[in-house]
Amino acid sequence: MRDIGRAAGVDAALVSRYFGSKEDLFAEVLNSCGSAKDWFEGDRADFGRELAYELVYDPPEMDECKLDGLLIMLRSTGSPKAAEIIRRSTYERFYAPFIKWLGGDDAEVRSRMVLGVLMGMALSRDMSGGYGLSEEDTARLCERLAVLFQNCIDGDC
Amino acid sequence: MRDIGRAAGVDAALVSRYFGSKEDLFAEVLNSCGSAKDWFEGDRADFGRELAYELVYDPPEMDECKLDGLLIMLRSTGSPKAAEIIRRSTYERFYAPFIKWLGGDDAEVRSRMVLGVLMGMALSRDMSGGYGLSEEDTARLCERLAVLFQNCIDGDC
DNA sequence: TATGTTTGTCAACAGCCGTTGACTTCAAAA
DNA sequence: TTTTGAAGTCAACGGCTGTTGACAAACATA
Repeated sequence: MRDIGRAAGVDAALVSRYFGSKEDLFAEVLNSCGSAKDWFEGDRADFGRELAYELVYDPPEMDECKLDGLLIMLRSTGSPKAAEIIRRSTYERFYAPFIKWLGGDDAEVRSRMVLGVLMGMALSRDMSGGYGLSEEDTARLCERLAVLFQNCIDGDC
Repeated sequence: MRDIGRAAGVDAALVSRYFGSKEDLFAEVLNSCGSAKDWFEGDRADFGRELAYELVYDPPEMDECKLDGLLIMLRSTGSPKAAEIIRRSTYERFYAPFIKWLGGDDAEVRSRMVLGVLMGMALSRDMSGGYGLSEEDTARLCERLAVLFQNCIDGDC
């Protein structure tokens, strides 16, 4: 809380006053982060390529917090108190709309796979600060992820 | 520390005495967890299927802590202090042996993808306590993950 | 001008944290 | 039997945590 206050140029007490408890703030941050909606706007045939591009090339600081919401959640699954908030938020803001968008009787499996891969790669990138690959390898990674994501949503992994 | 002591039926002070600082203990736990070695023993053609099977069907409590080591690390990447320990440990015990086993000039890309997917799916499973899928969907998930992993290491994602 | 509300600071609280040093118990070696 | 060293407990420390209540300044409204 004191760190958050300092980052906002404000006393920590004010943060408590505005957001109630620390957990309330946590939930509010989660809900204010971008959701999966943006991914469903373009053409379905371009889904894999667009997602891969965003994952590989979008620098984290330019990222409009779409993936950040996921990362915050991922890293907090160790705390039992936060786990329930996270489970609900993840489902409502990522799985549910994704399943609906995908359609079909195996939509749950496919959404599970796409989001699993997405989380893993985002975390992997975040852990080592970028991918630490050569320019050539980075391009290859993006290309293959595009195919992988597209295969996932098309159901022929 | 007090929780750890209680779980061991021992005073917290003894934990400090034995392992030094809390971070020393953290590092020691990391190193005592299973590494990626076990995955490289079987036939390479079965790699995808075996990994998928372990990921989907091995109940967490029976898991010989192979994936647990990864999960511990994943969840702790938020702490800057732990981040460096984690980066080193992940690389030495997962990426490096994997890259060596894979071989080829794009081994880094392929290892990155396999481990990324692995982490994501393990975390996804862990977050919601199992996958919450029907028996039929679970089988489908396992099947597709097998193909996905195999494609990843074969380089034709 | 008087009044009430928002915006904010400050000090203090109770409680938890990792770690330490003094102390006890106990078994093995001399 | 004495001695030594390990195994373990206990209380306490300084520091950090989230939260609260009292208070001050600025500002809008009557």
